[in-house]
Amino acid sequence: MPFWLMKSEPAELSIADLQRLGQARWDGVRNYQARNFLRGMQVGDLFFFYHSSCAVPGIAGIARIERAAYPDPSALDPHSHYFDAKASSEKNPWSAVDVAFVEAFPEVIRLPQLKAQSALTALPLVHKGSRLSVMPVSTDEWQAILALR
DNA sequence: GCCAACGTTGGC
DNA sequence: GCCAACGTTGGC
Repeated sequence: MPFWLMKSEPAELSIADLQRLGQARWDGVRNYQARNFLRGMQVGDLFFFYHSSCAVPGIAGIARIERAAYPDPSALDPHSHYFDAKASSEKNPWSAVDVAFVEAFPEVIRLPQLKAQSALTALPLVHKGSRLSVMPVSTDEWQAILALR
C-alpha cells in the first residue's frame, strides 16, 4: 500500500480539525504534479499530515484516503477561495480526495528534525524551496518518520 | 515582512 | 519554443 505526505495550512484544516470532524474533503490542490499524485491514491492509503505556513511547520499526524480522486467541486464554486474560472462541470482539471483521521502525534515532528534525517534526503519536503504539496513517501521514509514520533 | 524558489503566463 | 515578468508558496 503506497504512502504519501500532504501539506495543509492548519488555519484551513489542522490534524485537530480532522480529528474532530472524523472525515474531510481534501480539495484546493492547484498544481499539476500534486494533482497527478492525488489521482494515484487508492482507498486505504495512509499519509502524513503536514502543517505548513504556521508557527511550527512539521508532521502532525496520520490520515487515510477514504475516497479516491474525483472532480474537485471547489473549482466550480465562485465563492470558493479555490475557484477556477477556466474549470467547468464538463471539463474540471482539478481533483479532490476524501480523507479520514487516523492518528495525531503527541508532538509535531518539526521540519528541522526531518531535515536532519539522512533517510529523508530524497523527500521533496526537505528540499529548500520545495513547494510540492502532495508527494509519495517510500516505505523506508515512512518507517524513518514513524520512528521520530 | 522578507525573500528564495518555483510554476505559470504571455509576448515575441 | 524561449524566456522575462509575475504571482504564489512557505520557511524564517
